[in-house]
Amino acid sequence: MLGEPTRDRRAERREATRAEILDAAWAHVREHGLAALSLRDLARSVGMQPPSLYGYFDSKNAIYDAMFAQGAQAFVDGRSSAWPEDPVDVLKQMAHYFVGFCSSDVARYQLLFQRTIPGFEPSAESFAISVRGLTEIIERFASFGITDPAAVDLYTALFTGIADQQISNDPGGDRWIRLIDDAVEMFYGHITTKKASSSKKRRGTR
Amino acid sequence: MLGEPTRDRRAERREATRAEILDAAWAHVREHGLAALSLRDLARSVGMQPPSLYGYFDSKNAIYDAMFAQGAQAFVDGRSSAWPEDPVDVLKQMAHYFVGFCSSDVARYQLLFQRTIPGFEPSAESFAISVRGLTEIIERFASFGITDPAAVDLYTALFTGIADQQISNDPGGDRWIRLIDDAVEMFYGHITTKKASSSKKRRGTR
DNA sequence: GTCTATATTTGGATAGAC
DNA sequence: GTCTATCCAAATATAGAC
Repeated sequence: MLGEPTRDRRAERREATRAEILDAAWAHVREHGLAALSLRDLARSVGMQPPSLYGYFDSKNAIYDAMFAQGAQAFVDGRSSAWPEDPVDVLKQMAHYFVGFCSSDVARYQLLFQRTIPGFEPSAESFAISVRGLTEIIERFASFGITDPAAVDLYTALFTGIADQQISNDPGGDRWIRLIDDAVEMFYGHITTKKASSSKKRRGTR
Repeated sequence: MLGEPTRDRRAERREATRAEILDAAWAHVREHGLAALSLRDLARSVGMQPPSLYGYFDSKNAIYDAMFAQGAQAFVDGRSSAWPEDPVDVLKQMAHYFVGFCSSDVARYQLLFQRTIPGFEPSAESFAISVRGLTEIIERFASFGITDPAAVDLYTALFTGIADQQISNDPGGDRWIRLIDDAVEMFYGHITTKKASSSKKRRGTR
């Protein structure tokens, strides 16, 4: 008998080409905007004719979807697993990571967090990856006693806003990035004193 | 002599048709997304052939630009001129107006506050209208003694974020809208105590 | 697996008749 | 002022040869 080969060289090659196409796609959207991706330019930049791309992706939206999955995966992979002791420092670390991730790649931010491409929405598989990011935030909050969903919503809004303003009004700068630590202190001070005052109120009305 | 007519009926008619076209454009982008506007569909929806639109607008981007100006004007016009006495109430009123304005019309929000259409940016004239919105915020802040630019930046980030999250993750609902009052109190409490503590610190080191 | 050739659609924009 | 006719370019996608 011939025996099964231990590696599938053909599949490996195919995966490598897929990755190459996606890399070129990222470069293109970073330069020309997320919505400006075209299969022509993409094919040309990897030395193919447009129809050849269909050997690797079923459609243009399938490319967007693969990019979405890559972006979401990058977000999950880049997160630190070492957390400081002080909750405020944890929140600062999380916020810096999130804002840095968003503002360092605007096209990726638009693809992941905004719905700007008409007709595209991520597949269930790709979306599932991105959900992990949020559940991790919730778990981290719970780990130091913050279980109020409204607090998480306020936190995500605050740093989504900082990322958004940074991208929209000071791209490449740090006008909003340097507000992060202050914003975390504002947030943490608020939710802790609110919790304290509401429990005080509960005791008082008893 | 014949005498000059007091009204230019032709110009009025022309303005009316322009307005009609823009109304149809708004309806179209609200339904199909901002980026999905096409001159063909637009012309058809006002009972014209596509080339006829060029009698009213020089290009597709000129239509986007007129929409931008309308949106910015709507923002300025809709603002209250009656302000409460309590600064916190002022901030709440401003925040509710802003978030309501954004979340009530996603396409308009994208056009005004995000840069999502490749190749489009508002003309200087249109942009000037939108700048008034921000200068008004700054003036209002100054009117109750907040002159720190960082405070204004934090405020805009906070409520941009709330609007963004509301639009992205709970369209039509109020999951983030109902956090507005709490967010204002958090913000105001922070900037006032920070100011107090820093002046205390200044006195201490003297 | 990649190509050529092509279908099909759609888009923005112009020329010129009426 | 609106139309018909048309141009030109770009885009996604398919068929079939090699």
